[in-house]
Amino acid sequence: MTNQEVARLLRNVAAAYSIKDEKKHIFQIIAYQKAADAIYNLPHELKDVLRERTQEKIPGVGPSILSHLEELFAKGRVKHFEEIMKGIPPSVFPLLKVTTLGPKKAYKLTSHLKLNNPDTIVDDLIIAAQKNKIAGIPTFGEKSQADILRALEEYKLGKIKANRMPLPYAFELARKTEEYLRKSKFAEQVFPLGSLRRMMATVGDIDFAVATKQPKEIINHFINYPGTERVIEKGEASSSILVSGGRQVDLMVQDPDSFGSLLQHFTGSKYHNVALREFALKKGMSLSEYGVKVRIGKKQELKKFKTEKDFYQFLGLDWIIPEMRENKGEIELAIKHNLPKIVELKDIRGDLHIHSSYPIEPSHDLGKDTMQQMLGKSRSLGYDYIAFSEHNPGITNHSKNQIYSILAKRSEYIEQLKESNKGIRIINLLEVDILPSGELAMDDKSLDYVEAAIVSVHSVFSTPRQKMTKRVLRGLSNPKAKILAHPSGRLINQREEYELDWDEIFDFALKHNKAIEINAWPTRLDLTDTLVDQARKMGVKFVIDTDSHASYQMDNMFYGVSVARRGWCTKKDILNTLPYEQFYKWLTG
DNA sequence: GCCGTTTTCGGCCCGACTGTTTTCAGTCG
Repeated sequence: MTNQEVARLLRNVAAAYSIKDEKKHIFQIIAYQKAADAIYNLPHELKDVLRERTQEKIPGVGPSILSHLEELFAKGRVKHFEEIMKGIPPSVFPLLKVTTLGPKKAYKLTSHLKLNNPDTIVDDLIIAAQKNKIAGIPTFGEKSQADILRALEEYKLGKIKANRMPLPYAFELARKTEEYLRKSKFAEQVFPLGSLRRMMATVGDIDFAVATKQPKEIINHFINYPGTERVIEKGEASSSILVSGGRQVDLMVQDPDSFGSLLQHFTGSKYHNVALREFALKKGMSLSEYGVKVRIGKKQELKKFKTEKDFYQFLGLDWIIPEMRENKGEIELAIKHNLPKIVELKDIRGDLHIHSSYPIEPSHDLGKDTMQQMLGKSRSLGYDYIAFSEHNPGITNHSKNQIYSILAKRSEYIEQLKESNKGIRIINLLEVDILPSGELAMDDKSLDYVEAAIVSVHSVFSTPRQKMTKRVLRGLSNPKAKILAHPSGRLINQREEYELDWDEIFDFALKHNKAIEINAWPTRLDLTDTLVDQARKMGVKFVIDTDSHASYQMDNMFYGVSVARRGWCTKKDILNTLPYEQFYKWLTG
């Protein structure tokens, strides 16, 4: 069972509790939901954590739930869960994934209509709605019947929250919406918030906050956004629309005097906010998007904040960068004024993973721009150094001597470039395939023509974990191999990551002074933030690269840095923040 | 059911929006 499946099961238990008696079980419900969240976000497979009996406990999972989980993995079922779920049609649970349906509505629908088959429930319910059978159920009416029907149809079309888009795409969508919102003369400030501001690798909804004295005007302007497919909600303080492509955009508006509180609230994350509110509560304060309620004598007074910094400071905390707001210890550090200084885009001094159009006759795709064009771009970015790292020449269509000759010519060409471009240091790298055997696609003589190698997996992805780990480590063990590129192999929404024993990979990297790449390609963004965090804690070093195949793509560095920031990296964790001499010493050492 | 910078007992985040049951339940972020 995967972590996601376990989390789903725990959420179902919580749903069953709330169907049976929400008031009576309210705290169990919260506990099960918290445990589900914790397991969903766990960096390791729960199965492994339980087996290895690591003493590191999972926050939110106490002795009771832990024993249930052990029973789950030992026997495949949990007696206690079965008892809680007894009497609830199994068809309730698939419905929980449909928006606007929660446990109560799902239960009312399935039990009134006597629809018990979990495999067909969505279609069964669509038919029931079409036959006008939902409107007659107590607490449901014509409007809710129509809403449920649409929600079910959208669910079938795959317009579910789980479908998140890669961060750079979300940025583009947000940019358009932001431009539109700024057109209103009543918008004093416009900010994209939520997971976008926290720079998560994938984004679901796009969130916006607007500071205004005229909330009604702004909300009316918002729902008239040209891309609007449907208005989901429209109130006095907030509104949501569905834009073309099935993306949801949420808006919250507020008076400029309280805008700092709204920024904080709407940036999240939910876990950060909940933890922050629990902390404030202990100090007798209550937090919301309007400000901080403080008890003065018998009266409650609302303190307002124009900026986020003021808000955090009032609570006694340092301002926390959005990327860290996930309740992973940042609140405690902010209280102690001990937050780390996180790496920034301006700290980056070079890009090492660049595919030019040099005719290397590669195993995979060639870049579109010449080395000269790429150099021009890196100059405009203010870099001190860049490395060219095209894919190795194809090994099926070239003899060894042909490969030597191609690499020799390329090396000569790069040497000439070095001579004529004194302002920026150029490094001769190569991206070399790690073959299924673990051997590198280039032999040692080929590697003599480059200063170091980036190694990566580009084929046979579905390999068992132990075998894949061995393969990668063998490739990485070549003395010339210094960087493991896009280490998980995932392509967001296209291809799952392959399986690796990360502890072993990180151990090896640490011992042998290899760097793990954080790849800034929009659909890669891997190593992922949680693994970055894990590796960083062990002392592993990273490089952040764009993997550019055209010069404009070198701007993607921003997204790679955001992954490092979410993994709490400081400058010293990222090797390409080093000055050239130090960096080169590591690379060739 | 979980947890501890008041606590191993007694608490547990806060508010918006919608439809329907004209005062609230359900869902969402």
